[in-house]
Amino acid sequence: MGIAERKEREKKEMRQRILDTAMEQFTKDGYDKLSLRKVAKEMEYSPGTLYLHFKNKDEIYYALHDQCFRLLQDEFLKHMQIPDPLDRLRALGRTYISFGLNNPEKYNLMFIEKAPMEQIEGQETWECAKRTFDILVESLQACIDAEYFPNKNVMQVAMITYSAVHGMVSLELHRHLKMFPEESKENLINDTNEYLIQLLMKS
Amino acid sequence: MGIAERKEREKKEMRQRILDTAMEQFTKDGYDKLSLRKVAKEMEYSPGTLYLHFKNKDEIYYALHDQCFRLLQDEFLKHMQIPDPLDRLRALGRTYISFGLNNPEKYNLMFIEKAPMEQIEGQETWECAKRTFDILVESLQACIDAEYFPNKNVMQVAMITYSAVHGMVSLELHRHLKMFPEESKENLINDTNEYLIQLLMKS
DNA sequence: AATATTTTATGAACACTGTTCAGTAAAAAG
DNA sequence: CTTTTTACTGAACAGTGTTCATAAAATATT
Repeated sequence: MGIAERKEREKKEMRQRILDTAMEQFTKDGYDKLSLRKVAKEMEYSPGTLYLHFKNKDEIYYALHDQCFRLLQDEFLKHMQIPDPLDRLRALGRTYISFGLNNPEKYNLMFIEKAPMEQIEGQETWECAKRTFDILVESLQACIDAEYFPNKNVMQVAMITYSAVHGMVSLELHRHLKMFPEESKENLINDTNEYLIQLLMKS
Repeated sequence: MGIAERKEREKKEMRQRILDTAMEQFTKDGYDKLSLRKVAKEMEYSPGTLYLHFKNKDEIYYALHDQCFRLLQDEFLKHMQIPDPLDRLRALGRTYISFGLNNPEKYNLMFIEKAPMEQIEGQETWECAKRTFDILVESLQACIDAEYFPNKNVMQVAMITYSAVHGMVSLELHRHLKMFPEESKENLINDTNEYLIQLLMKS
């Protein structure tokens, strides 16, 4: 049955076109400025049409959220072949920091706004975030195995590194690092991350 | 001129009543659910009246933001008499973490949403946040002076502690710590904070 | 005390928003 | 060429923040 296939394909394409249009608007104007009516107008569709493909706005947010995680993950995977686990960890850190500072709205949607999360509260369908986190854990475990880090509790190390880097990025994105005079906040954050790695190596 | 005084007092009271009503709604229903029309209706005023006291919604957000910082600051000051600087630092950490987890909407407004910050971008009137930060820096400096911490760069130590604790709290508030199985996330966060302090003491 | 002036509050109007749903046009099936 | 299924529309609803001419209340002046 070729028609059903084509229809399904067209439906997927439509879904993706909606997401692309939404992502563009959202990346430009910000999280709360995203308007479904504007998305529909931009696509030359009626507002109601979007609801044939998504239950509501939050479901669109969740789909965007998912796509953003894939972007970050792809950047992560580029560095997975670095042999030395410590260098790999450093590359992951730099990538994460640079991604966050250069894609403020995407980062906001992924790690800060809670709308997409609450939508999914029931199901455990936040796999995307977990996969990204797992990449960090694997690299940290490799550092432990290579005896860079004396602390063998990988989750404890993961908690502190993940929180510190996310904390720095999100503070900067919301202009809460003004007490630090440095002109390049990206350098400040990278340096602090390196400092944390040094701490983890020494004890 | 007693009348002018009274009028000014009444205006301040009105302003405060608006903020109190807004704070109540906002704490209950969340950041983006705060509706000026509902605030006005609750106070039995017309919507337009609010605009005689505030330029717009963001100015109300900023005023609330300011009041929230005062609350946190008051809690901080309770611990300033603890003689040992390390114990003082620990108390500050516990207070911050507990405040964040128990006042999610307030914390959100203070450290996460950016609307109130952008409103004030021009002026340097984000004093409230800076004062709170300064309390942390002072305690950290005291720890350095008491030779608890070998690292003499207080801003570096401040950056890492502030970011880590903020990172943990904000991740938990937005349900992004699900990969950690612990049932009490508050304990997890406090333990990780203590772990960070241990790291800072050893090198 | 009566009038003029200033301050304060109103509520309709505007331009938006997400969401729903009866009705219609297009496509596929019979 | 009909019938049925699918895709889409656009008006309607209930909200939102914000503005502004108008009205009421409070104060100042005569």
